[in-house]
Amino acid sequence: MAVTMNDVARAAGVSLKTVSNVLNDYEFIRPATKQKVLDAIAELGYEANLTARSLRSGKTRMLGLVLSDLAAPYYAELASKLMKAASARGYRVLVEQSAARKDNELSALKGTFRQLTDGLLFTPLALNADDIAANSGRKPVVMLGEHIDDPRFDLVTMKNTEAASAVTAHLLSSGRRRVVILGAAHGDVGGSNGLRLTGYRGALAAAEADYDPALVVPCEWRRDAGAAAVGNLLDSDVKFDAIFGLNDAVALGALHELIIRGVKVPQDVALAGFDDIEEARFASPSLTTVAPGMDEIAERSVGLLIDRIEGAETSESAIHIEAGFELKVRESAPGKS
Amino acid sequence: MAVTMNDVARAAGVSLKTVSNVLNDYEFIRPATKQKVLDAIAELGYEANLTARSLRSGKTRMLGLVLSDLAAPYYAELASKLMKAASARGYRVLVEQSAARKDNELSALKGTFRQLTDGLLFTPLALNADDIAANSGRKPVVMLGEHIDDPRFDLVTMKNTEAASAVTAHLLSSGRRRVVILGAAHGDVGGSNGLRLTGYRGALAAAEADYDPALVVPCEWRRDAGAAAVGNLLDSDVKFDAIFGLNDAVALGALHELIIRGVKVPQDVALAGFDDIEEARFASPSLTTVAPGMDEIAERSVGLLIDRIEGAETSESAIHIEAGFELKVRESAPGKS
DNA sequence: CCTAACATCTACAACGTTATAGAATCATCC
DNA sequence: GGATGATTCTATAACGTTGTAGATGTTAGG
Repeated sequence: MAVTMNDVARAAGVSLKTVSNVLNDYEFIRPATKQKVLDAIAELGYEANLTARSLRSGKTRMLGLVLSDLAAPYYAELASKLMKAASARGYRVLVEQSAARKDNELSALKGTFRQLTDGLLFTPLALNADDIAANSGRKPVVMLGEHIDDPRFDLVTMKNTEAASAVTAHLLSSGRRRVVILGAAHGDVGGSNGLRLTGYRGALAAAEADYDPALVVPCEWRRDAGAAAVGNLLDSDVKFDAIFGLNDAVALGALHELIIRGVKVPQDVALAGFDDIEEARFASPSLTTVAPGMDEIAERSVGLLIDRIEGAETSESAIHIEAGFELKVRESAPGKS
Repeated sequence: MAVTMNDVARAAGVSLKTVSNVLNDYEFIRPATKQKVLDAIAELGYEANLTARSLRSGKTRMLGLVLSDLAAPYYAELASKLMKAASARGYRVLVEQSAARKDNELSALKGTFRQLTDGLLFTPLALNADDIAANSGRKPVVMLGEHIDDPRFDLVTMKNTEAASAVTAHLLSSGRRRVVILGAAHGDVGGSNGLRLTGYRGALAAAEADYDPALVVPCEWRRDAGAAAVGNLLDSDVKFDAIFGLNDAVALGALHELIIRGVKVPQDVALAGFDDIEEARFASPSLTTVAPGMDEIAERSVGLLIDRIEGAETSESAIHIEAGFELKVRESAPGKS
């Protein structure tokens, strides 16, 4: 049905392998021969069969992207950028949603999903480092985000602690003293929540403000969870004059609940988020947050993974990349006026 | 390296083809034989090589999804649901971003992307019906969204005209008379903008309100474009007391600009959107909008496409499915009080 | 001119699966 | 008990590409 290499070879009067050689830029081909083949390809409208190529070569030129939920704004924006970065290097991205469930993450790591891809961009939420080490096979895996910080794995992340510290310091600098941190639990150590909590505590200490565990409010990183958590907080007798949401979704959920309850932002409570999703810029009031250098993260994680796949990156030990960040001061938590 | 069918066959003491038959649920296999094979598979940890299977069978069990930008909230939510629906039927989804560019849409339609997928869920923005008909090949394509409404293609969409009419009627019913429609151009006919414009005009007529072309404001369906368009409108001498954004992003961009300019929503200007993305529920004020039955769209488009792929749907003529909708009345345009 | 070295091309096998066609086994019927 | 047909299994080819190894042509050096 479709035109194959064989058809091209016949049309060009050369062998099958010569066509293959032309397509793979083999060095020793006479210009005249090459032209004959290219002409035949153009004339017949030949396109290489990627499946056959994959079977023979063992490469799919696809990257796997495992994340919890593509509908979460941060992941949607990240996925879009990753796809563009991959596309620029001749790769596609196949996305798998894990719903942050251990079984799904495990099957993405070792199941048939793996076959379809040459390497993985992995955002583990349920698996721990040992699980991953035991199940990640021989193809390269680059960790994305911050939940796993282990010397065994390549990792592309951002300066979580420093950024969280900067946000907290910003809130404190405007005179706030009781800053709720929304989305972490007291005692968190690893993962982005732990790192960000550390940054928060560091900034408190630097400003000689007390750390009050009652202000550490755990919740899932979603709008609805943020709203519910703030609702509970308002119903309690905990006093606070600022909220630091550990991502923008949680902060925007909090914002919604504050406004519904008649709490003025930023007058009564200042609010900051984390991620700088586009929505943050258009919220009312617009959301003070941290831009995590998503372009850099996308660019470098794809670059590192492809280098590993193609053997360009031969460093034996894992590579850890930390993208820069930028504090975006907006209406929800302005600087001191 | 990896375990192959041959290894399984040897271990089970049967032929290669018998293993294949077991895996493909071939009817005539003795239970004892089947068990031997299954045992061998379990023991060796065999997993079928999907690439080889694809090459031989010509099926990839992947659906292609072509949309302009995965970072757009509506598409992100839709993609997430489509992936879940496909997964439930044993398919994966491979996403391609077109940036609404003709060349990208064309290459998604006829290029190598097509090889990797058994069928396409296609949201054409730049191509017209004839382009698509001429380039869509033999594998099934289901149109998604509303930009192409042509009897040649399968289509899953929603009741654009009726929904737009309902939104407009709702705005009018609260006493508004000068309703800006944001995101369509005067004279649009086809596509979702044209259909929604028709609904808008129908509702105006039903309420005996005048149609004023000055209130038809074209803009791209993005937050920033919506904000800019409303900014221009406020700077002009056009008077209005309501805005109907043709999608939520545009409406939320408009909302941001209105608030910045000190225009009270809904007191001065009522505002409604279209799509009911999650962000709409958490905006301040929360956004009145139309929920397009996204679950139904996802479910039915994937269902239809897979039925076409597997030959279950043999209808010669194209199938058009219209999902229902629901008006979500929220703070930005409450009912009459 | 012969030979070595290099450039250019080709035949054939291989990747791991499914499809085809037919062989072997078993039950059923008269 | 032999024929018939149904069931169960297998050998072999095929999908379209790349890898291996070697064949053929061409140039340069002596």
